[in-house]
Amino acid sequence: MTSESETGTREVVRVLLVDDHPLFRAGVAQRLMETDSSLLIVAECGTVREVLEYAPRARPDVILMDIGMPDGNGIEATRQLMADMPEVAIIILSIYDDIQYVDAALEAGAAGYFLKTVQGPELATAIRNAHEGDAVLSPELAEAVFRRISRRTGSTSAPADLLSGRELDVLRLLALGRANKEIARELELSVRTVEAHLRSIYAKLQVGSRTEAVIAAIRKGAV
Amino acid sequence: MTSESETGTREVVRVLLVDDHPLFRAGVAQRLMETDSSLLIVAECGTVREVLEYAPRARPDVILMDIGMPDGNGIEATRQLMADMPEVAIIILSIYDDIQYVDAALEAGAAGYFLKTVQGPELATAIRNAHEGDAVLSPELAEAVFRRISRRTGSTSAPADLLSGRELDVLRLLALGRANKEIARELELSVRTVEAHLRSIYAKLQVGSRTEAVIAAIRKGAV
DNA sequence: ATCCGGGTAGGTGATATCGCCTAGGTGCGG
DNA sequence: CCGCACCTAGGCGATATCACCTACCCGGAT
Repeated sequence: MTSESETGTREVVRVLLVDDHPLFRAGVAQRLMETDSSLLIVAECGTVREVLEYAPRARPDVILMDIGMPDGNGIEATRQLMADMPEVAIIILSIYDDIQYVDAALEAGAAGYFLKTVQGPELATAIRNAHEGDAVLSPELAEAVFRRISRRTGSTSAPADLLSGRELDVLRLLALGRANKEIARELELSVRTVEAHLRSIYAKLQVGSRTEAVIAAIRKGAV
Repeated sequence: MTSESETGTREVVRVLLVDDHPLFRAGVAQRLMETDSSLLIVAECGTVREVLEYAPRARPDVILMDIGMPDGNGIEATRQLMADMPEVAIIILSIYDDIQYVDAALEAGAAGYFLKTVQGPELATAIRNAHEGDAVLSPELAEAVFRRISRRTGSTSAPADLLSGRELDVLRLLALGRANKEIARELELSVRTVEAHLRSIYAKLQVGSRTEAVIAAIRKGAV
Protein backbone atom coordinates (compact mmCIF):
# COMPACT_ATOMS: atom_id res chain seq x y z
CA MET A 1 0.00 0.00 0.00
CA THR A 2 2.50 2.57 1.15
CA SER A 3 5.48 1.97 -1.11
CA GLU A 4 4.97 1.51 -4.81
CA SER A 5 1.65 1.80 -6.59
CA GLU A 6 2.59 -0.77 -9.25
CA THR A 7 -0.08 -3.32 -9.94
CA GLY A 8 0.66 -6.60 -8.10
CA THR A 9 3.45 -5.26 -5.94
CA ARG A 10 3.06 -6.61 -2.45
CA GLU A 11 4.88 -6.95 0.79
CA VAL A 12 8.34 -8.40 0.28
CA VAL A 13 8.73 -12.04 1.30
CA ARG A 14 12.23 -13.22 2.10
CA VAL A 15 12.86 -16.71 0.73
CA LEU A 16 15.68 -19.13 1.52
CA LEU A 17 16.25 -21.84 -1.07
CA VAL A 18 17.66 -25.23 -0.03
CA ASP A 19 18.51 -27.85 -2.64
CA ASP A 20 21.66 -29.68 -3.64
CA HIS A 21 21.08 -29.05 -7.35
CA PRO A 22 22.35 -25.62 -8.38
CA LEU A 23 20.48 -25.78 -11.66
CA PHE A 24 17.21 -26.45 -9.89
CA ARG A 25 17.86 -23.56 -7.55
CA ALA A 26 18.53 -21.35 -10.56
CA GLY A 27 15.22 -22.37 -12.09
CA VAL A 28 13.29 -21.67 -8.92
CA ALA A 29 14.96 -18.31 -8.47
CA GLN A 30 14.35 -17.27 -12.03
CA ARG A 31 10.71 -18.36 -12.21
CA LEU A 32 9.82 -16.89 -8.83
CA MET A 33 11.35 -13.56 -9.66
CA GLU A 34 9.63 -13.57 -13.02
CA THR A 35 6.26 -14.37 -11.44
CA ASP A 36 6.42 -12.08 -8.44
CA SER A 37 9.34 -9.75 -8.02
CA SER A 38 8.50 -9.12 -4.37
CA LEU A 39 9.61 -12.66 -3.56
CA LEU A 40 13.20 -12.10 -2.59
CA ILE A 41 15.70 -14.96 -2.57
CA VAL A 42 17.91 -13.98 0.36
CA ALA A 43 20.14 -17.06 0.27
CA GLU A 44 20.69 -20.44 -1.34
CA CYS A 45 22.02 -23.54 0.40
CA GLY A 46 23.11 -26.88 -0.99
CA THR A 47 23.50 -28.86 2.21
CA VAL A 48 21.81 -29.34 5.57
CA ARG A 49 24.88 -28.00 7.30
CA GLU A 50 24.67 -24.79 5.33
CA VAL A 51 21.01 -24.15 5.99
CA LEU A 52 21.39 -24.73 9.72
CA GLU A 53 24.25 -22.28 9.72
CA TYR A 54 22.87 -19.56 7.46
CA ALA A 55 19.14 -19.62 8.16
CA PRO A 56 19.28 -17.65 11.42
CA ARG A 57 21.42 -14.98 9.78
CA ALA A 58 19.42 -14.74 6.56
CA ARG A 59 16.17 -14.23 8.51
CA PRO A 60 13.92 -15.74 5.85
CA ASP A 61 10.13 -15.63 6.02
CA VAL A 62 9.82 -18.81 4.00
CA ILE A 63 12.26 -21.68 3.42
CA LEU A 64 11.97 -23.94 0.38
CA MET A 65 13.50 -27.23 1.50
CA ASP A 66 14.59 -30.28 -0.48
CA ILE A 67 14.51 -33.68 1.26
CA GLY A 68 17.40 -35.68 -0.16
CA MET A 69 20.68 -33.88 0.38
CA PRO A 70 24.19 -35.28 0.48
CA ASP A 71 24.72 -34.68 4.18
CA GLY A 72 21.26 -35.28 5.56
CA ASN A 73 17.54 -35.10 5.46
CA GLY A 74 15.45 -32.00 4.83
CA ILE A 75 12.72 -33.22 7.14
CA GLU A 76 15.12 -33.56 10.02
CA ALA A 77 16.51 -30.13 9.16
CA THR A 78 12.97 -28.78 9.25
CA ARG A 79 12.47 -30.15 12.74
CA GLN A 80 15.63 -28.47 13.94
CA LEU A 81 14.91 -25.17 12.24
CA MET A 82 11.37 -25.00 13.60
CA ALA A 83 12.78 -25.36 17.11
CA ASP A 84 14.95 -22.26 16.71
CA MET A 85 12.82 -20.22 14.34
CA PRO A 86 9.18 -21.11 14.99
CA GLU A 87 7.90 -18.18 12.97
CA VAL A 88 9.45 -19.30 9.67
CA ALA A 89 7.26 -21.18 7.17
CA ILE A 90 9.03 -24.17 5.64
CA ILE A 91 7.74 -25.66 2.41
CA ILE A 92 9.14 -29.04 1.45
CA LEU A 93 9.96 -29.40 -2.24
CA SER A 94 10.51 -33.04 -3.00
CA ILE A 95 10.46 -35.54 -5.83
CA TYR A 96 8.67 -38.06 -3.58
CA ASP A 97 4.90 -38.18 -3.84
CA ASP A 98 4.62 -40.39 -0.82
CA ILE A 99 2.06 -39.79 1.89
CA GLN A 100 4.40 -40.97 4.60
CA TYR A 101 6.89 -38.32 3.62
CA VAL A 102 4.16 -35.72 3.64
CA ASP A 103 3.06 -36.86 7.08
CA ALA A 104 6.59 -36.80 8.40
CA ALA A 105 7.16 -33.33 6.96
CA LEU A 106 4.01 -31.84 8.43
CA GLU A 107 4.68 -33.56 11.74
CA ALA A 108 8.16 -32.00 11.72
CA GLY A 109 6.54 -28.59 11.43
CA ALA A 110 6.58 -27.92 7.71
CA ALA A 111 3.93 -25.50 6.45
CA GLY A 112 3.57 -27.35 3.18
CA TYR A 113 4.73 -30.01 0.79
CA PHE A 114 5.06 -29.67 -2.97
CA LEU A 115 6.43 -31.92 -5.65
CA LYS A 116 9.31 -30.68 -7.74
CA THR A 117 7.08 -30.99 -10.76
CA VAL A 118 5.42 -27.79 -9.55
CA GLN A 119 5.29 -24.79 -11.87
CA GLY A 120 6.65 -21.36 -10.98
CA PRO A 121 3.38 -19.46 -10.49
CA GLU A 122 1.90 -22.26 -8.38
CA LEU A 123 4.95 -22.18 -6.15
CA ALA A 124 4.86 -18.40 -5.87
CA THR A 125 1.26 -18.54 -4.69
CA ALA A 126 2.12 -21.27 -2.20
CA ILE A 127 4.97 -19.21 -0.77
CA ARG A 128 2.71 -16.24 -0.25
CA ASN A 129 -0.03 -18.35 1.33
CA ALA A 130 2.43 -20.14 3.59
CA HIS A 131 3.81 -16.81 4.71
CA GLU A 132 0.30 -15.77 5.68
CA GLY A 133 -0.02 -18.85 7.85
CA ASP A 134 -1.86 -21.23 5.56
CA ALA A 135 -0.92 -24.86 5.05
CA VAL A 136 -0.09 -25.52 1.42
CA LEU A 137 -0.08 -28.84 -0.40
CA SER A 138 0.32 -30.10 -3.94
CA PRO A 139 -3.15 -30.81 -5.28
CA GLU A 140 -1.99 -34.36 -6.11
CA LEU A 141 -1.19 -34.89 -2.44
CA ALA A 142 -4.01 -32.91 -0.86
CA GLU A 143 -6.60 -35.47 -1.82
CA ALA A 144 -4.66 -38.37 -0.31
CA VAL A 145 -3.98 -36.45 2.89
CA PHE A 146 -7.64 -35.62 3.18
CA ARG A 147 -8.55 -39.27 2.86
CA ARG A 148 -6.08 -40.07 5.60
CA ILE A 149 -7.48 -37.50 7.98
CA SER A 150 -11.07 -38.52 7.45
CA ARG A 151 -10.03 -42.08 8.14
CA ARG A 152 -8.31 -41.04 11.33
CA THR A 153 -11.23 -39.09 12.74
CA GLY A 154 -13.39 -41.90 11.50
CA SER A 155 -13.85 -45.42 12.68
CA THR A 156 -12.07 -48.37 14.22
CA SER A 157 -8.85 -49.77 12.89
CA ALA A 158 -6.21 -47.91 10.91
CA PRO A 159 -4.99 -49.82 7.85
CA ALA A 160 -2.07 -47.45 7.41
CA ASP A 161 -1.05 -46.71 10.97
CA LEU A 162 2.36 -45.31 11.67
CA LEU A 163 5.10 -47.69 12.69
CA SER A 164 6.20 -47.67 16.32
CA GLY A 165 9.78 -46.92 17.30
CA ARG A 166 10.80 -50.53 17.77
CA GLU A 167 9.13 -51.49 14.52
CA LEU A 168 11.14 -48.85 12.73
CA ASP A 169 14.33 -50.22 14.29
CA VAL A 170 13.49 -53.63 12.90
CA LEU A 171 12.42 -52.27 9.53
CA ARG A 172 15.63 -50.33 9.11
CA LEU A 173 17.73 -53.43 9.70
CA LEU A 174 15.41 -55.40 7.47
CA ALA A 175 16.00 -52.90 4.68
CA LEU A 176 19.74 -53.36 5.20
CA GLY A 177 19.28 -56.99 4.28
CA ARG A 178 19.63 -58.51 7.73
CA ALA A 179 18.06 -61.86 8.57
CA ASN A 180 15.81 -62.16 11.62
CA LYS A 181 18.57 -63.79 13.61
CA GLU A 182 20.94 -60.92 12.86
CA ILE A 183 18.29 -58.34 13.67
CA ALA A 184 17.68 -60.11 16.96
CA ARG A 185 21.38 -60.05 17.77
CA GLU A 186 21.83 -56.39 16.84
CA LEU A 187 18.79 -55.26 18.83
CA GLU A 188 19.44 -57.73 21.65
CA LEU A 189 16.07 -59.39 21.25
CA SER A 190 14.84 -62.92 20.78
CA VAL A 191 14.10 -64.01 17.23
CA ARG A 192 10.50 -64.49 18.27
CA THR A 193 10.19 -60.87 19.20
CA VAL A 194 11.67 -59.81 15.91
CA GLU A 195 9.13 -62.03 14.18
CA ALA A 196 6.35 -60.44 16.21
CA HIS A 197 7.49 -56.94 15.22
CA LEU A 198 7.68 -58.05 11.62
CA ARG A 199 4.12 -59.33 11.71
CA SER A 200 2.84 -56.01 12.95
CA ILE A 201 4.98 -54.20 10.37
CA TYR A 202 3.43 -56.31 7.64
CA ALA A 203 -0.03 -55.50 8.94
CA LYS A 204 0.62 -51.75 9.09
CA LEU A 205 2.34 -51.65 5.73
CA GLN A 206 -0.30 -53.94 4.30
CA VAL A 207 2.20 -56.35 2.80
CA GLY A 208 2.54 -60.09 3.09
CA SER A 209 6.24 -60.84 3.28
CA ARG A 210 9.60 -59.48 4.28
CA THR A 211 10.45 -58.96 0.64
CA GLU A 212 7.50 -56.67 0.09
CA ALA A 213 8.21 -54.92 3.36
CA VAL A 214 11.76 -54.18 2.22
CA ILE A 215 10.44 -52.81 -1.03
CA ALA A 216 7.98 -50.59 0.79
CA ALA A 217 10.67 -49.46 3.23
CA ILE A 218 13.12 -48.51 0.52
CA ARG A 219 10.56 -46.80 -1.67
CA LYS A 220 9.14 -44.80 1.22
CA GLY A 221 12.63 -43.91 2.31
CA ALA A 222 12.33 -45.42 5.76
CA VAL A 223 15.98 -46.19 5.29
CA MET B 1 34.81 -17.50 -37.68
CA THR B 2 32.54 -16.25 -40.38
CA SER B 3 29.65 -14.81 -38.44
CA GLU B 4 30.38 -12.68 -35.43
CA SER B 5 33.80 -11.78 -34.21
CA GLU B 6 32.73 -11.63 -30.56
CA THR B 7 35.06 -13.39 -28.19
CA GLY B 8 33.75 -16.84 -27.33
CA THR B 9 31.04 -16.97 -29.96
CA ARG B 10 31.09 -20.38 -31.56
CA GLU B 11 29.06 -22.60 -33.78
CA VAL B 12 25.46 -22.83 -32.61
CA VAL B 13 24.55 -26.10 -30.88
CA ARG B 14 20.90 -27.04 -30.83
CA VAL B 15 19.88 -28.51 -27.48
CA LEU B 16 16.72 -30.41 -26.54
CA LEU B 17 15.93 -30.50 -22.85
CA VAL B 18 14.04 -33.45 -21.37
CA ASP B 19 12.98 -33.44 -17.71
CA ASP B 20 9.69 -33.66 -15.89
CA HIS B 21 10.55 -30.75 -13.57
CA PRO B 22 9.78 -27.42 -15.24
CA LEU B 23 11.78 -25.51 -12.64
CA PHE B 24 14.84 -27.63 -13.29
CA ARG B 25 14.45 -27.06 -17.03
CA ALA B 26 14.24 -23.35 -16.39
CA GLY B 27 17.46 -23.46 -14.40
CA VAL B 28 19.32 -25.39 -17.09
CA ALA B 29 18.06 -23.07 -19.80
CA GLN B 30 18.98 -19.97 -17.90
CA ARG B 31 22.45 -21.10 -16.83
CA LEU B 32 23.36 -22.47 -20.25
CA MET B 33 22.32 -19.31 -22.02
CA GLU B 34 24.20 -17.26 -19.46
CA THR B 35 27.35 -19.36 -19.90
CA ASP B 36 27.34 -19.75 -23.66
CA SER B 37 24.74 -17.99 -25.72
CA SER B 38 25.45 -20.14 -28.74
CA LEU B 39 23.86 -23.08 -26.96
CA LEU B 40 20.32 -22.87 -28.25
CA ILE B 41 17.47 -24.61 -26.44
CA VAL B 42 15.26 -25.63 -29.35
CA ALA B 43 12.64 -27.46 -27.29
CA GLU B 44 11.74 -28.72 -23.83
CA CYS B 45 9.93 -31.96 -23.05
CA GLY B 46 8.49 -33.25 -19.81
CA THR B 47 7.67 -36.81 -20.80
CA VAL B 48 9.11 -39.69 -22.81
CA ARG B 49 6.16 -39.51 -25.15
CA GLU B 50 6.90 -35.87 -25.92
CA VAL B 51 10.56 -36.37 -26.64
CA LEU B 52 9.93 -39.29 -28.97
CA GLU B 53 7.42 -37.15 -30.81
CA TYR B 54 9.26 -33.84 -30.96
CA ALA B 55 12.91 -34.85 -31.22
CA PRO B 56 12.87 -35.66 -34.96
CA ARG B 57 11.17 -32.34 -35.71
CA ALA B 58 13.36 -30.23 -33.42
CA ARG B 59 16.54 -31.62 -35.01
CA PRO B 60 18.70 -31.19 -31.92
CA ASP B 61 22.45 -31.73 -31.91
CA VAL B 62 22.44 -32.66 -28.25
CA ILE B 63 19.68 -33.99 -25.99
CA LEU B 64 19.82 -33.57 -22.21
CA MET B 65 17.83 -36.47 -20.86
CA ASP B 66 16.44 -37.17 -17.39
CA ILE B 67 15.99 -40.81 -16.32
CA GLY B 68 12.94 -40.90 -14.09
CA MET B 69 9.91 -39.54 -15.90
CA PRO B 70 6.25 -40.15 -15.19
CA ASP B 71 5.60 -42.19 -18.31
CA GLY B 72 8.86 -44.02 -18.72
CA ASN B 73 12.58 -44.31 -18.56
CA GLY B 74 15.10 -41.93 -20.10
CA ILE B 75 17.53 -44.74 -20.80
CA GLU B 76 14.96 -46.65 -22.80
CA ALA B 77 14.07 -43.43 -24.60
CA THR B 78 17.75 -42.98 -25.38
CA ARG B 79 17.89 -46.41 -26.96
CA GLN B 80 14.91 -45.62 -29.16
CA LEU B 81 16.14 -42.18 -30.15
CA MET B 82 19.60 -43.46 -31.08
CA ALA B 83 17.98 -45.93 -33.45
CA ASP B 84 16.26 -43.16 -35.39
CA MET B 85 18.75 -40.37 -34.95
CA PRO B 86 22.22 -41.92 -34.64
CA GLU B 87 23.97 -38.58 -35.09
CA VAL B 88 22.45 -36.94 -32.02
CA ALA B 89 24.48 -36.85 -28.79
CA ILE B 90 22.44 -37.72 -25.73
CA ILE B 91 23.67 -36.73 -22.30
CA ILE B 92 21.90 -38.32 -19.35
CA LEU B 93 21.24 -35.94 -16.48
CA SER B 94 20.26 -37.96 -13.45
CA ILE B 95 20.14 -37.84 -9.69
CA TYR B 96 21.47 -41.40 -9.51
CA ASP B 97 25.20 -41.82 -9.05
CA ASP B 98 25.03 -45.52 -9.70
CA ILE B 99 27.52 -47.26 -11.96
CA GLN B 100 24.93 -49.65 -13.28
CA TYR B 101 22.83 -46.75 -14.46
CA VAL B 102 25.87 -45.26 -16.12
CA ASP B 103 26.64 -48.56 -17.79
CA ALA B 104 23.08 -48.98 -18.96
CA ALA B 105 23.02 -45.43 -20.32
CA LEU B 106 26.26 -45.77 -22.24
CA GLU B 107 25.19 -49.18 -23.51
CA ALA B 108 21.96 -47.60 -24.74
CA GLY B 109 24.01 -45.19 -26.79
CA ALA B 110 24.27 -42.14 -24.54
CA ALA B 111 27.26 -39.90 -25.12
CA GLY B 112 27.55 -39.02 -21.48
CA TYR B 113 26.19 -39.14 -17.99
CA PHE B 114 26.08 -36.27 -15.50
CA LEU B 115 24.58 -35.88 -12.08
CA LYS B 116 22.00 -33.18 -11.56
CA THR B 117 24.31 -31.63 -9.05
CA VAL B 118 26.33 -30.38 -12.02
CA GLN B 119 26.98 -26.65 -12.38
CA GLY B 120 26.04 -24.64 -15.44
CA PRO B 121 29.49 -24.04 -16.93
CA GLU B 122 30.49 -27.68 -16.48
CA LEU B 123 27.36 -28.74 -18.30
CA ALA B 124 27.92 -26.24 -21.10
CA THR B 125 31.40 -27.62 -21.68
CA ALA B 126 30.07 -31.17 -21.67
CA ILE B 127 27.43 -30.30 -24.26
CA ARG B 128 30.04 -28.82 -26.55
CA ASN B 129 32.38 -31.79 -26.13
CA ALA B 130 29.61 -34.29 -26.66
CA HIS B 131 28.61 -32.49 -29.82
CA GLU B 132 32.15 -32.89 -31.05
CA GLY B 133 31.96 -36.62 -30.50
CA ASP B 134 33.58 -36.98 -27.10
CA ALA B 135 32.23 -39.11 -24.30
CA VAL B 136 31.52 -36.97 -21.27
CA LEU B 137 31.18 -38.10 -17.67
CA SER B 138 30.80 -36.52 -14.26
CA PRO B 139 34.22 -36.57 -12.61
CA GLU B 140 32.63 -38.40 -9.63
CA LEU B 141 31.60 -41.21 -11.97
CA ALA B 142 34.57 -41.26 -14.31
CA GLU B 143 36.84 -42.76 -11.70
CA ALA B 144 34.46 -45.62 -10.95
CA VAL B 145 33.89 -46.34 -14.62
CA PHE B 146 37.61 -46.45 -15.17
CA ARG B 147 38.03 -48.97 -12.37
CA ARG B 148 35.33 -51.08 -13.95
CA ILE B 149 36.95 -51.10 -17.37
CA SER B 150 40.38 -51.96 -16.08
CA ARG B 151 38.81 -54.86 -14.21
CA ARG B 152 37.15 -56.01 -17.40
CA THR B 153 40.29 -55.98 -19.53
CA GLY B 154 42.09 -57.40 -16.54
CA SER B 155 42.24 -60.80 -15.01
CA THR B 156 40.30 -63.96 -14.45
CA SER B 157 36.87 -64.05 -12.91
CA ALA B 158 34.35 -61.24 -12.96
CA PRO B 159 33.07 -60.42 -9.48
CA ALA B 160 30.33 -58.28 -10.99
CA ASP B 161 29.20 -60.33 -13.94
CA LEU B 162 26.15 -59.17 -15.82
CA LEU B 163 22.90 -60.99 -15.23
CA SER B 164 21.54 -63.14 -18.00
CA GLY B 165 18.15 -62.46 -19.56
CA ARG B 166 16.31 -65.09 -17.60
CA GLU B 167 17.99 -63.99 -14.40
CA LEU B 168 16.79 -60.47 -15.02
CA ASP B 169 13.25 -61.78 -15.53
CA VAL B 170 13.43 -63.46 -12.15
CA LEU B 171 15.07 -60.48 -10.48
CA ARG B 172 12.42 -58.10 -11.74
CA LEU B 173 9.64 -60.22 -10.28
CA LEU B 174 11.64 -60.64 -7.11
CA ALA B 175 11.86 -56.88 -6.78
CA LEU B 176 8.11 -56.72 -7.19
CA GLY B 177 7.80 -58.77 -4.04
CA ARG B 178 6.82 -62.08 -5.61
CA ALA B 179 7.52 -65.37 -3.86
CA ASN B 180 9.37 -68.12 -5.72
CA LYS B 181 6.14 -69.98 -6.35
CA GLU B 182 4.56 -66.91 -7.92
CA ILE B 183 7.64 -66.21 -10.01
CA ALA B 184 7.53 -69.82 -11.20
CA ARG B 185 3.90 -69.49 -12.18
CA GLU B 186 4.37 -66.16 -13.97
CA LEU B 187 7.39 -67.37 -15.92
CA GLU B 188 5.97 -70.85 -16.42
CA LEU B 189 8.89 -72.53 -14.70
CA SER B 190 9.32 -74.99 -11.88
CA VAL B 191 10.10 -73.57 -8.47
CA ARG B 192 13.40 -75.43 -8.59
CA THR B 193 14.44 -73.55 -11.67
CA VAL B 194 13.53 -70.26 -10.07
CA GLU B 195 15.66 -71.24 -7.10
CA ALA B 196 18.52 -72.11 -9.41
CA HIS B 197 18.30 -68.72 -11.12
CA LEU B 198 18.18 -67.04 -7.74
CA ARG B 199 21.35 -68.79 -6.65
CA SER B 200 23.21 -67.55 -9.66
CA ILE B 201 21.76 -64.07 -9.16
CA TYR B 202 23.05 -64.10 -5.59
CA ALA B 203 26.46 -65.15 -6.80
CA LYS B 204 26.66 -62.45 -9.46
CA LEU B 205 25.31 -59.76 -7.19
CA GLN B 206 27.49 -61.01 -4.37
CA VAL B 207 24.66 -61.17 -1.88
CA GLY B 208 23.46 -63.92 0.38
CA SER B 209 19.70 -63.76 0.43
CA ARG B 210 16.65 -62.73 -1.52
CA THR B 211 16.25 -59.71 0.74
CA GLU B 212 19.68 -58.38 -0.13
CA ALA B 213 19.08 -59.17 -3.78
CA VAL B 214 15.89 -57.12 -3.72
CA ILE B 215 17.76 -54.24 -2.14
CA ALA B 216 20.46 -54.44 -4.77
CA ALA B 217 17.89 -54.68 -7.54
CA ILE B 218 15.96 -51.64 -6.40
CA ARG B 219 19.00 -49.51 -5.69
CA LYS B 220 20.59 -50.32 -9.04
CA GLY B 221 17.32 -49.68 -10.79
CA ALA B 222 16.96 -53.13 -12.27
CA VAL B 223 13.29 -52.51 -11.71
C1' DA C 1 35.15 -82.22 -31.29
C1' DT C 2 35.00 -80.39 -27.05
C1' DC C 3 34.20 -77.23 -23.52
C1' DC C 4 31.46 -73.85 -21.25
C1' DG C 5 27.61 -70.91 -19.92
C1' DG C 6 22.86 -70.66 -19.84
C1' DG C 7 18.27 -72.72 -19.03
C1' DT C 8 15.81 -76.33 -17.30
C1' DA C 9 14.70 -79.60 -13.32
C1' DG C 10 15.04 -82.89 -9.58
C1' DG C 11 16.84 -85.02 -4.58
C1' DT C 12 17.82 -84.15 0.16
C1' DG C 13 18.22 -81.74 4.20
C1' DA C 14 19.00 -77.57 6.96
C1' DT C 15 17.17 -73.26 8.32
C1' DA C 16 14.30 -69.22 7.96
C1' DT C 17 10.12 -67.31 7.71
C1' DC C 18 5.30 -66.87 8.70
C1' DG C 19 0.57 -67.51 10.97
C1' DC C 20 -1.99 -68.08 14.82
C1' DC C 21 -2.14 -68.65 19.51
C1' DT C 22 -1.05 -67.21 24.51
C1' DA C 23 0.92 -64.00 27.98
C1' DG C 24 3.30 -60.87 31.23
C1' DG C 25 5.11 -56.02 31.97
C1' DT C 26 4.80 -51.02 30.96
C1' DG C 27 2.73 -46.64 30.30
C1' DC C 28 -0.86 -43.51 28.89
C1' DG C 29 -5.51 -41.60 28.49
C1' DG C 30 -10.54 -41.90 29.40
C1' DC D 1 -9.60 -48.38 37.28
C1' DC D 2 -9.82 -50.11 32.86
C1' DG D 3 -8.65 -50.41 28.22
C1' DC D 4 -5.31 -50.16 24.74
C1' DA D 5 -0.98 -49.94 22.32
C1' DC D 6 3.64 -51.28 22.69
C1' DC D 7 7.44 -54.41 23.80
C1' DT D 8 8.67 -58.64 25.01
C1' DA D 9 8.67 -63.90 24.28
C1' DG D 10 7.27 -68.62 23.76
C1' DG D 11 4.61 -73.04 21.52
C1' DC D 12 3.39 -75.26 17.40
C1' DG D 13 2.98 -76.23 12.76
C1' DA D 14 3.10 -75.05 7.78
C1' DT D 15 5.74 -73.37 4.11
C1' DA D 16 9.48 -70.99 1.90
C1' DT D 17 14.01 -70.38 1.18
C1' DC D 18 18.62 -71.90 0.59
C1' DA D 19 22.83 -74.95 -0.07
C1' DC D 20 24.87 -78.77 -1.68
C1' DC D 21 24.34 -82.25 -5.44
C1' DT D 22 23.29 -84.45 -10.16
C1' DA D 23 21.42 -84.25 -14.92
C1' DC D 24 20.11 -83.13 -19.73
C1' DC D 25 19.62 -79.94 -23.79
C1' DC D 26 21.29 -76.19 -26.45
C1' DG D 27 24.35 -72.93 -28.83
C1' DG D 28 28.54 -70.52 -29.33
C1' DA D 29 33.59 -70.39 -28.80
C1' DT D 30 38.04 -72.87 -28.86
